[in-house]
Amino acid sequence: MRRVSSPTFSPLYQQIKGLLLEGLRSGEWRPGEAIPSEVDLAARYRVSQGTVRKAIDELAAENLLLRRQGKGTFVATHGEPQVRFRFLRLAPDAGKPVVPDRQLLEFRRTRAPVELARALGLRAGDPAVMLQRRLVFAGDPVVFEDVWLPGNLFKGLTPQAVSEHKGALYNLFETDFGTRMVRAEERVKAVAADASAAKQLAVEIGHPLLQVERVSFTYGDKPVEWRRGLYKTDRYFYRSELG
Amino acid sequence: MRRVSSPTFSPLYQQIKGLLLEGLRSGEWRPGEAIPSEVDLAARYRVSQGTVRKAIDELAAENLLLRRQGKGTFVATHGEPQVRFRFLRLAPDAGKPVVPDRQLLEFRRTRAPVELARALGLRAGDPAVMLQRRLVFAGDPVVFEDVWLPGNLFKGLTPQAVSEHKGALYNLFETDFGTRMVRAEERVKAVAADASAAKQLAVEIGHPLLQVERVSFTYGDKPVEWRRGLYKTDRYFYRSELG
DNA sequence: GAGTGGTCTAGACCACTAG
DNA sequence: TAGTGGTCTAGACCACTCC
Repeated sequence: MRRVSSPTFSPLYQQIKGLLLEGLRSGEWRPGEAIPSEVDLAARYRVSQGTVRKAIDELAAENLLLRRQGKGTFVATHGEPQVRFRFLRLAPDAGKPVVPDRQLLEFRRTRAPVELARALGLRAGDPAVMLQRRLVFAGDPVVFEDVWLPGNLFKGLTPQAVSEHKGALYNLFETDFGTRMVRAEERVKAVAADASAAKQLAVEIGHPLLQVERVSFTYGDKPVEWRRGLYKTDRYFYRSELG
Repeated sequence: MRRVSSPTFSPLYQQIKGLLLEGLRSGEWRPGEAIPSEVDLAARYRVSQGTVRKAIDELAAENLLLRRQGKGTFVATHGEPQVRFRFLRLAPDAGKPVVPDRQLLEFRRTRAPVELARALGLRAGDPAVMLQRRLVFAGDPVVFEDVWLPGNLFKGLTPQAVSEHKGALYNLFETDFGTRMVRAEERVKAVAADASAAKQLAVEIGHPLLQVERVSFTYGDKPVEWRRGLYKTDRYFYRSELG
């Protein structure tokens, strides 16, 4: 590995980072698995261990890799409980967070509406999967949401698989479809419950609800999921950290 | 600087980081100013430049310091525009973000209610400052909020200073009172507008609004501000990034 | 040209894990 | 005991800013 001295200067460790990212994207190392040790990677790419280290440091800071002293460096996964609360930002006003009961209400293979196509970089009319579900926390229905996915990336996805799966959807996506959600952007508004939301969340029509729209991204900032959720925030709140 | 080999092992660079933090907290280096160069700090603390570097790296990652190649390392400040949007998470549905017009509606020196005292680690009845304001974006009233501060930390704060100040409140706090807000936690809910909110935000009573409660922290995770805001999200949304 | 942060290397040693 | 990541050092050189 030799650096190119050039006007568009890119540090060696950034190039190594790119190679590691490519390995993650291509599935060379799968979620939960260990990547090669720092010395191995240094030998493979013909750079010093310190340079590999800096590349891994950045990927670990972005939560793509997980370092464990004495054991190795692992591909991050949605299996670990602490990751879950990075993506489900709902917490109870009082008491400890509970794992919700997930109810699948609808599952449909269809074609992408224009709005979805634009959000995910598809063409309008491309195959899409829509699923609608409800999250019930300790008997209390709190979330009612639609999830949209590109049909081509989730060919074998069935309502049975979703219903029977224990754990987060993202866990299913990464283990069965090789698509790992890395980060997401949400747009939050306050809206009034319409008839169907009111029914599903056991509130009156017009009741204030949190509307959360999410676009999720996989490696390389590629958008691969769109959601719209309605949250009943009477006894729960949406956590946000500013820094 | 010599490391203590001990059961409670703390790396050298963490100790350096602590010393730098103490310098920030004490005001030895003020917001916007440059801290000493890496070689100077290395000499002062009798460690290698690499060790100082790692300490600074972490502080820069936490947005406490700002590195500028060729110039130096600077204490972060709320003066820079990009920082502003880290704390004001409201963005318009369409068009570019605009700087709001800030209207001070009320300013009161009073005593801390129990709820505030608990949030900020005060005693109930301690001096407190309450101010109420409205943010108007391009003629549209969007935010109506109460801000509570510990009275002792903001002794010289006057309604005139707040009204006349151009820029974010946090800018005023750090320049005039030496208190820099470093991070914050927000709890977001959907609520129905009451009479006063409806009047201030030009909506009907019962209109869905975003309720945003914030606790802000200064160096050392010390809570020093509490806010409750009501946001009209008809044409604006609350940004959140999950990673 | 001098001074700053940024990159890269090579090597020594430490802390942690597992067989 | 061997292998992993984590720390620390010393030194060379690069990129950027300012005078």
